[in-house]
Amino acid sequence: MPIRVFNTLGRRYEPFEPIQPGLVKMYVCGPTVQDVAHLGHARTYIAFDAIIRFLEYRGYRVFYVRNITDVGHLREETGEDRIIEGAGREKLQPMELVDKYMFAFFKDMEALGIRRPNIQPRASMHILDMIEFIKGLIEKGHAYVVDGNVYFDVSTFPDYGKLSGVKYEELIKHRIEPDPRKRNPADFALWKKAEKGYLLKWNSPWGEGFPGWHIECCVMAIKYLGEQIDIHGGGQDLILPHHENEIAQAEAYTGKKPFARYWLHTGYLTINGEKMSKSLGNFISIRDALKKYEADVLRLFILSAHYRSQIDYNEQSLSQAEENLRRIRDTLNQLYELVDEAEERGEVPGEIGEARKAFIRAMEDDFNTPGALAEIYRLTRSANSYIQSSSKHSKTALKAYYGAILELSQSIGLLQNYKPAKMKYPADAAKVLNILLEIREELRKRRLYELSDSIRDKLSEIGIIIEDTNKGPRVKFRK
RNA sequence: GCCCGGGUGGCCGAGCGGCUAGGCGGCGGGCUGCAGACCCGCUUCACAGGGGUUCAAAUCCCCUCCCGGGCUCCA
Repeated sequence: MPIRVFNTLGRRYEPFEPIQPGLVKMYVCGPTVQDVAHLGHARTYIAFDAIIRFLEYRGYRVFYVRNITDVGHLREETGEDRIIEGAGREKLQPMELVDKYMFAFFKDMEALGIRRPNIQPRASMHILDMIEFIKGLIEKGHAYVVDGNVYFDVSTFPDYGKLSGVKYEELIKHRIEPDPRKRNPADFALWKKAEKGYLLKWNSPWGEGFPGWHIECCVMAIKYLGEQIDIHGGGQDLILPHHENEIAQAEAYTGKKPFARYWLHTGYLTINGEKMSKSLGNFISIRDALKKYEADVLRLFILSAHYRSQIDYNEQSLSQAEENLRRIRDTLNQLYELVDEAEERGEVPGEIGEARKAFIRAMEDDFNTPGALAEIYRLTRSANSYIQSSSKHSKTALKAYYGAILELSQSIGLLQNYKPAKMKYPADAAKVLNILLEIREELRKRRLYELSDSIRDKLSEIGIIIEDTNKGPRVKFRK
């Protein structure tokens, strides 16, 4: 079965066929490193991480580029560069600020277990490429120079609006008074003139200035991936104008359509039903979220909804993810423990193959992670059932369950660092614990439950959970 | 105003013409001295409302209501 994806360009499902068989060229818009990364970034990058990992699991080689925006991204209300704004706020040089938050971003991505892109190009290191690109657009008649500024002439690109579905007549209506030097209100800046004393500026054929935000992704994508790429992704909020403008620039420049075959966009993340924003005071950074929930919990929460739908970050949903993760891990731990005492027999339960197939089918259908997770839960229940039903387990079956649950989880980036839970105390402590457990069993036989329960409670306080089963006590370790 | 998405059982969340999604929570049962874990069953065949198409609609069409988002700040 081929993979099918929902392409924002055309708003329909399409079979996924990369330009070069077996190789996926993928670009995802990275952050503007003006401040710490937030849960919205986590949502988008985790969703794409799962997509990339699954593509790799299916045998594709994925060449992945995600940029760092460190120049040119203006805030429309004030017209101020976001980096300069942040630098002012923190009393740093602009490039000091960029360093600080770029490395913080890398750290957050690593903490979330997100695969590193093959290249993470910075906009400020590609100014010359952008200047060349803009020169090309002017030569081809798609851009014009006014007073040290260069604008893209939207009227020369009839496809403008094809991604967002916004009609041309709508685009030229305006809430904010357009720059009167533009020929058309929908025209956007490729290069902007810098005022005196402005720190982030470069020399160009049009005078000192800096690039517009939209040109960077386009230039860097083409530089590292080629004139036509397979997947271009980002948050839904980037569809207009950012991605619309990228298409216009790239296709006008190269003359090749489409710039990207598949445009994938992630849905928003809200906090307790509200949009996350600084002004609402409900802004949650990745690092703060990680203090409360481990990376796998956040990932499981995010993958519990489809990447295109909106998800809400709230306590209930997160504790649900915690509970589900706990259950998967407990099952894996138990499977692992039982292998030693199991018999050398050869049968693999049929459900395992079925679940794997269903998992892959779900993921192949526009990366339906909730459907895929349902198969992991199914396997978990089936494994527990097997553990419970049979007194003599087969090594092959236990290993097959263990391997399949881990394999499928890891194919979407879950449980990357999973290790069977072990006691974190020295070997002697294990012996002491066993003596304690023997005594407790003796107490239970003599019906001295008050004492035996007290042992259980106290062990529980230090992270050693005793569960009495018909096969004797079972020990679990918690952090 | 215009343009995109949505509204599914107590909650989260798939499905998008016929075939049990799944999970959380709750209840009952099994196992248990108890607790927990786990398994089984139940949680009235739930699909915003109203029309229509169809042998058949949560799924397609029309209208209405409600929610989220975008319309040059945003992942």
